[in-house]
Amino acid sequence: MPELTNAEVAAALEEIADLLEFQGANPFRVRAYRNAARAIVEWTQVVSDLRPKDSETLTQLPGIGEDLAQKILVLAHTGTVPLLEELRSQVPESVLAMLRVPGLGPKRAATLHHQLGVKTLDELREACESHRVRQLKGFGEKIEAAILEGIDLAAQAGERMCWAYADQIAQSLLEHMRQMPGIEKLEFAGSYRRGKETVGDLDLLAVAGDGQQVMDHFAQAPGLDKVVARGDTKMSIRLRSGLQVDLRVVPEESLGAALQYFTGSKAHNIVLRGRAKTLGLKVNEYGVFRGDERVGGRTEQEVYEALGLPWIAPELREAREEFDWADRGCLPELVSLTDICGDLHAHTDWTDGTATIEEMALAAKKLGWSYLAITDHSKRVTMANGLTAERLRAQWQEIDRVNQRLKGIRLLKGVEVDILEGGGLDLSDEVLAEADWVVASVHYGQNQSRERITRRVVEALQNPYVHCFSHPTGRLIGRRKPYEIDLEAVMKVAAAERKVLELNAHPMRLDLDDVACAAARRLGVLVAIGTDAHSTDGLEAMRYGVLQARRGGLTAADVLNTRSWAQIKKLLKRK
DNA sequence: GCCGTTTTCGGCCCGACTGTTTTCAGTCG
Repeated sequence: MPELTNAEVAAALEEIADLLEFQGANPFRVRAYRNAARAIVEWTQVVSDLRPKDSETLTQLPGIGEDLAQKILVLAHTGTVPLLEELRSQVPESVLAMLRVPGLGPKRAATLHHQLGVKTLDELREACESHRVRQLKGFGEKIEAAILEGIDLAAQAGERMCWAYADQIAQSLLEHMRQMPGIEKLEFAGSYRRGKETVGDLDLLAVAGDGQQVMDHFAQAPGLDKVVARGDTKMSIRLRSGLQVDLRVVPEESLGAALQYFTGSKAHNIVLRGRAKTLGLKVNEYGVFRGDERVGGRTEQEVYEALGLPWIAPELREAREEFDWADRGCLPELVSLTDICGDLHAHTDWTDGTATIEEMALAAKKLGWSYLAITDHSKRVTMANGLTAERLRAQWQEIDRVNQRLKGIRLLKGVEVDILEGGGLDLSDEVLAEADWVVASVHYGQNQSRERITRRVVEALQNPYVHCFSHPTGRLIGRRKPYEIDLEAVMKVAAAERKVLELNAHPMRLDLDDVACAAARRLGVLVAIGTDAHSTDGLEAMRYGVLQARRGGLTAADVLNTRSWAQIKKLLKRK
């Protein structure tokens, strides 16, 4: 059995949690496994690099004690752990699929399994259709029908959409709701507000005199599939896109508390509520209370203030470092879109882009930027019509000509040079030396071992003419997994060589991700937010990159392209 | 299973909605 990656260890811990939950184990024990899974997947070091007895390193992580540390080490080195094998022998794997059916939790799934012998979704469907489910105690016709409907949704359940797409839907919903008079305030909460790279559902809060009227209007939302639930203050709809949207009508004096509560994250709220408890306070979605006395909740600031905390930006609310920062009074002032001075990664119609050099420049200028690096592909990327040294030099001459015509924006002569499968770059140092800005990328050999890919990238960063390592994990959200790479090792080299790592702003990429951005900041590596635009519209992606950077706790100083090109040049020379 | 300015045991965030119930369990976020 090969050693497991952190992601695989985390998946095993999640599986243990699922199986324990199905068995009706202590919910806090289940949570401990889920917390551990999260801690491991977010950890920048590699578990399998630890020696089999080195549990002390792991117990430093919050939520991991001696027992879990041991299990994690055994998992990482042997691929499994006795508890997991035991649970698997007791619960057929296919049974876990039932937990993905909306409306089916561990209790009902266990009842179906034990009393009707249901083991798969197909058997579950048959049990519903033959009306055997409704005869069970605690079940009825409606639950049976809901399960039947939920089986089809189970496949897509858990699928999250990328933030940019959710944003389009959110904005169209806002527009619809704003058409209704009488809504005093309207705010999105949830992972969408936190700017998480993928969004599972949308949470909308409204303050209005007549809640029922708001709900009636919500039921007319564009793209509506069905109303899932509707009560006095809460309503859920499902859109044809598969996205669920929850609406809550809240009293004005509770808006801050509701916004805080429904923005989450769940983990952040658990910490917050735990802190409230030690202060003799209670926090719920209606406010902060001492006994029956309400001590805050109109605004989010009031909620945090009542707990002795400064307001924490939604992007940071993941129960990672934000409470520690808040306690020490050093919450970062997060980078914003207006801090960005230019883009250091863009393509043109010389390779696989659609716009001309000049069109890209004018679009960048329109966004208020003072520079744009043209970084077309090099020859190895044949599918994109990558540039040979000769064509690249011809492009740079063209850039010189366009620059003479342009006012208020400067084009940089750049290239996205390919890091070859066997190591090395596919353009000579002689050519790279003539460029203003060189980003290096891995496009081929993404299935190589972690050691090989890491070595290729480290070598590329050690090349004196390479400035930046682009889309550092190669992932495409929801489509392609990141390649195996030791980012911590890469960052250490980048720090030593004074090189830059990119946060690719394309909504499907967004790597470095939030956790990696935080690691870069900790290790003193500057991050360049690059759009990787292949069209003039593509430049607009900068805002997605900025959002991810904010989630990583980056300030303007941590982001390279919040500086003028003159400042960047000085910075690069100081190597 | 974790954790400690309630510290080695006894807690662990909190409420809305639904359906199947006659007072509550299960699910969800």
